[in-house]
Amino acid sequence: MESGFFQQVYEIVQKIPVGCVATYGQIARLCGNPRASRAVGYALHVNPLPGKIPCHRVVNRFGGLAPAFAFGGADVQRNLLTAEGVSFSDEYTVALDKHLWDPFG
DNA sequence: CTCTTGACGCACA
DNA sequence: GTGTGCGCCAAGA
Repeated sequence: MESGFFQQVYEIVQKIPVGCVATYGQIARLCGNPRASRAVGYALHVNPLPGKIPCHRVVNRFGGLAPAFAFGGADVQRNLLTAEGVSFSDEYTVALDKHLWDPFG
């Protein structure tokens, strides 16, 4: 564990199960900094491990996809989530009510 | 070295 | 109910 805030974010994001999505605030909270949602977004922005960090499962508190998805674009992100069985409330808004990740189990 | 920005979220006026 | 600012962490100019 590299005792780094970013590293914490990466590990948590990797724990998001398939067919589920998590919000930046949720991850920031799990990291120990409920207000570090910005840092969470930046951590995924740099996305050093696109093969291990499913950034496409991370959305803002509204469920809206990121405007600058690291893998390719919000359009790709929406495609990946749909392929995993995730439903969308809008063109670029995930149905959090149905797929919001539950860190408590 | 210092200031600002950046895939966000919430509190306060 | 709406509008604005602040807080967190890190990197870029």
